[in-house]
Amino acid sequence: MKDNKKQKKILEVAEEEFLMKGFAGARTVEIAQKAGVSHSMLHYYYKTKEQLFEHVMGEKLQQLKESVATVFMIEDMPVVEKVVELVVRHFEFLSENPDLPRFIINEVIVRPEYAEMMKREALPILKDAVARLQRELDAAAKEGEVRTMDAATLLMDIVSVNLFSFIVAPILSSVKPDMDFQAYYHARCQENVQLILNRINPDIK
Amino acid sequence: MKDNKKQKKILEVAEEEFLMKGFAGARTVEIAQKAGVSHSMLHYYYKTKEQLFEHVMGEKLQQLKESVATVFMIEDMPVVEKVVELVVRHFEFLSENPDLPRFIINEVIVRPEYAEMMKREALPILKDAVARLQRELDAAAKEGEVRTMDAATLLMDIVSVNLFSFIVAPILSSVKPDMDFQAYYHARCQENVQLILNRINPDIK
DNA sequence: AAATTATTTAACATTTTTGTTCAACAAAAA
DNA sequence: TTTTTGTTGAACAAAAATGTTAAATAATTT
Repeated sequence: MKDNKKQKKILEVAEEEFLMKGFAGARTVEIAQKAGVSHSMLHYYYKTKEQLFEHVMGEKLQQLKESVATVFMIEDMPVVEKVVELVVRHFEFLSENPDLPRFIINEVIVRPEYAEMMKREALPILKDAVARLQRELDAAAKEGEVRTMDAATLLMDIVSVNLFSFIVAPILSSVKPDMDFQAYYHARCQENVQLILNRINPDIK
Repeated sequence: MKDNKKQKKILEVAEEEFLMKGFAGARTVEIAQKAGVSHSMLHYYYKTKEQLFEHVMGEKLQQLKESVATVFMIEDMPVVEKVVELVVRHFEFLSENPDLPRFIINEVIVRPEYAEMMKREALPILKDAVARLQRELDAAAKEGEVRTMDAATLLMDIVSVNLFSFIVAPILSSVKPDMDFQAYYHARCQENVQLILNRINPDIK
């Protein structure tokens, strides 16, 4: 039939609901209703809530895995520029998936199966990327282009400042309901780049 | 009677459960059981789950409010040292309340009543503190001690790097189950101080 | 056209969770 | 000592959420 439009719609809405409310907070009837299908249809495609959740989670983990690969796939360029590119790409990824981090932290980490899955699939890619970055940083440090520093720590700093920009967004918007998010995100991304540049080489700019 | 030991215990366990699992995920029977009291006892003291939640939330918001005040109550000292002190105090507060941020972000922000409460009670204190910090930063910038910078942005950076150190902790521990948290936190706090110092004055150290 | 698949409705069954009640008893306060 | 307050257990009621079924119909495939 017409390539399972309804099934996809269910998954799509389930994604939104699970991301916003978590497994415990999401309601299957609400998902069905928002997807514009009957309650029974939901169970027709996905036997249980748990199963529906697994599909959503599968997609999200896949997405996360790919994002790690994509964010790090940067053409050959000087390490300083590369780091800037890294910050910007990561920021952009978060712009497109603003509540993914919260979801991952709330749901994946407490569930051993998924924690295990992440460890198996995303971690090796990440470790590899970190090792390469470390080599480039070391080389650049020898030339005096950057200060000596730990690639893993640098990455944590990048993720940390970028993530936070999105995590506080709901707080800010509840404080200033009329705020301009476009402008906010633009400014934050620049700020974050500055902060990281500062971090790898205090003399830049 | 013996100063409501059981009632306190219920609240204490409820706090843990709500913080870990959120309102939707926590179970009243489990709370009662973990508190070592009967199911009926829980409802004897707190009519409904909602009401129990409100008590927990009340305490947490109070705590958060106080922490803002405490963290900023720093004796007169040069602004650079003051900022370092700020980072360390904030980090320490988080050490003692590692899953408070997640709770606040997950539960408070989506509930308009609490968002409103925070806005009313914590925000003025914060705004005041930011304004004072800004004045000190400006004065120091005139003397060339620090670079010109926005106090609100600086605070966001501080909160961001500190918070992240705690938010990723569960990820790290699921990756490395035998990791030494004491050492990790110690290192992160130092890193964060360095990062912020760098930020306010790239020439320091 | 027949068979299969998608879909709805609406009722119903099941399970989970929350909340109530009541009788009995223990502990503390009056 | 009487009264009040705290506490339990066990059963039960009510509500909320999940999951099932069957009959009917629409759409699609064979």
